[in-house]
Amino acid sequence: MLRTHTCGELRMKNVTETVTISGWVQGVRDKGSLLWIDLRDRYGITQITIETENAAKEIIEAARTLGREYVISVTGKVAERYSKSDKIATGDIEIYPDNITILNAALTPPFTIEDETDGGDDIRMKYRYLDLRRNPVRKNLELRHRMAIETRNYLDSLNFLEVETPVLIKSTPEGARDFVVPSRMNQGEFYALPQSPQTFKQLLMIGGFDRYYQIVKCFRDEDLRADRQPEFTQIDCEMAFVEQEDILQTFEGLVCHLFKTVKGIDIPALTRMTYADAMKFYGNDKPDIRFEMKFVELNSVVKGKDFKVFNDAQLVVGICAKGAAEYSRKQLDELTEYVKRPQIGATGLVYARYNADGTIKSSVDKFYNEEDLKKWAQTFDAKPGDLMLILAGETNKTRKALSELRLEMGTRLGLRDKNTFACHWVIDFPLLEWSEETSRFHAMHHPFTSPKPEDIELIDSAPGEVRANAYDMVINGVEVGGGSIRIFNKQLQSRMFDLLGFTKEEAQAQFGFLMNAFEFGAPPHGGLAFGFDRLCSLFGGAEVIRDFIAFPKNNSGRDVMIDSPSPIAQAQLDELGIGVKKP
RNA sequence: GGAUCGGUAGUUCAGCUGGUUAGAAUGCUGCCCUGUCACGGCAGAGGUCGCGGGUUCGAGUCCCGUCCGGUCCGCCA
Repeated sequence: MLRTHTCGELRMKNVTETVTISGWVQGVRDKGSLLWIDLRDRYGITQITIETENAAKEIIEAARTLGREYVISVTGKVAERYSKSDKIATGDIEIYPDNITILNAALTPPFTIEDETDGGDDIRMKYRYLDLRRNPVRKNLELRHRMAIETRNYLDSLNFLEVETPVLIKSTPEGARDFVVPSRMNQGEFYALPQSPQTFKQLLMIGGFDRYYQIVKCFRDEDLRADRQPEFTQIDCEMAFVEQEDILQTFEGLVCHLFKTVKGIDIPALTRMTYADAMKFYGNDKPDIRFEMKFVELNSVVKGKDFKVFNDAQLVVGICAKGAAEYSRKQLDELTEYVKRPQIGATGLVYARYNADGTIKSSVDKFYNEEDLKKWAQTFDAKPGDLMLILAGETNKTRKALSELRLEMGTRLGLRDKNTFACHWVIDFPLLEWSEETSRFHAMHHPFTSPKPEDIELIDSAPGEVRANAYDMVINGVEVGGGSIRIFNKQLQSRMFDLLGFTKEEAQAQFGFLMNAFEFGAPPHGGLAFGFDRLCSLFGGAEVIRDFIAFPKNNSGRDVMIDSPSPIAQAQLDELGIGVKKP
C-alpha cells in the first residue's frame, strides 16, 4: 500500500505517529519560509507543513515543483497544529514530511476542483474524471451507492432474488424506439437493447421465481431531457401470487426504508389518488402535492354573461393562490406571458384579486360585477388576500396549461421546498389511450397490463373507458416508479394485442413466446419499476439526473469525453453486412 | 420535428443605441512574505469574439446561414 492512512482520518490521537498518505495536491500555499500543501483524496484533506529553515533541501525542492492535481505520496510525522482550522475534519493536525514522492505530475486542470467550480457543464463533461474528484459529484455517487445497497437490503429481507436478464434482446414496435445492435453471425438481423426487462421478469414468474428484482440498465432511443438519459437504471421488480394492494404495500415499504436509512426521514403512509382525480384537480398524472392549490371548475358559475371566451369554453377552471392578491400588474402580466408561451399554449389568463379590504377586482370587470365575483370567490373558497387565476378552453389543453401555472405559482410562493417530500400513488390509470396520429389505441402503460375485472365488459363497447390495474408512485411531482398487475391468460393477452391493432401473426411473431408460456401454468403476477436515477436525484435535492450518473450523456445523446457515438471502420461495416446511407 | 436561451482570455463572465488599442475576476508564470488554510503583496504572459456569408466608411455588437451547448414542447408502451 502506498499509504497507511487516508487524507481524511488523521486526528489529535495520531500526533507523533509516522504515517504515509497519498493523494492529489489541492493547492500549495508558499509563504517563503513556511509552505503548506493541501493533500486531497476521496476522504478529505490533510495539510502538509514544511518549515524551510529545518526541512531537507530535496523536500523543499519537491514541494516547490508541485502543481495542482499532482499525485504525491508523503511520509512524515503527525503534529498538532500551531493554528488550527475548524473548516476541515483534520484541521487540528498537520504532517511534517520526511519524504515527498511525486507519483505523477499533472497538467493544470481546465477548471477548479472545488465544490463551487468555475467549470461549465460542457467542460466538466469533457473532463468528467476531473469533475468526479469534486465533493458534490462524489457525494451524489455515494448517495446512489447507498440507495442501491439499501434497496438490496430491503428486497433481500423480503426474499426477493436479484436475477440478471439479457441485454441483447428483440426489437418490438410498441413503445419507445429501440437501440439496435447488428448481428454479425446473422447478417441482416438485429438485436435490440431492452427498454425494460418486462417480458423476462414475467417469464421468471412463470419460472417460479415468485419475487424478483434487478437494478438494471435500460435503453430508450428517444430525445433527452434534464431527467432523461438514453441509458438509465431501473429498480425492476415483479411478484407472483399478489394483488395490486400487495404491490403497493411492498414498494411503499421500500421507499419508506430508503427515506429512513438514507435520509433519516420518516415519511407518512402514502396517500392514493385516482388518475381521474389527478387530472381533474391537478391537470396532471403526476401531481406535486407538497401544496394544495387544487383546480376549481367554474363552468356553472361564469357562463351566461357577455364574456364570449368563457361562454365558448369547454372548461373554465382556476386555482386560488393564497396570499397573492398583492401581485403587481407587472407580475400578473408575467404570468399571462408565461401561460401564453408556445410550450404552455393558453390564449390568455383571467385573474381576480380578493383584496384585503374585501373588494374583488378582476381583469374582466366589464363582464362581471362585484356580486358575480363574490360567487367566484365562494366557489374557490377564496379569502381576502388571495388571487384567483383562471384559464378557459378545450378541457385537456386547459388542464395541462393550468397545471403548469399551478406549478409555477407553487414555485413563486415557495411551496416546493426540495427538502420536503410528498409521496403518493396515482392509481386506476386507463388501460388504453387513443392516438390521433395513428388512429388507434395505444397501451397507456404497456400491452401486458391487465384491465380491472369490473371494467372488462367495456372492453368491446368502450375500450377507452376501461381502467387498468396500473399505478405510479409520485414524489414531489416526479414519476419515480410505475407498474401494473399483468395479464397472465393467453386469451386476454391475445385480445389485448387485438385492441392494439396487432394481427394474430404479428402478435405471435413478437410475443408468442410469452403467450405460449402463459399456457404452461402462469401464476397471477404484477410488479413495478423505479427510475433509479430520478429517485437518487430526488433524494439528492436535484432535478438534473446527470450528476447522479458517473459518465452521463449530453442532451444530444453524446458522450463528449469519449466522443461517442462515432463512425466505425468500413471493415467493421462489411463484416456486419451493413451499408451506411450518406445524408 | 419545433420553441427558446447561450457561445468573447485556460475558466466563469461583462462589453449599452455599431466607433480608437476588446475588459474584470479567477487560474497560470516570476519575484517577495514565519502560521496559512479562498493566504497576502508586486509584476507579467494570455484573444481566429464558435464558423461562413452579408449590410456598413467601420461589426464582438445588426441581418442570413451553419455548428456546438442548455432548458422546454412533441416524443418517452
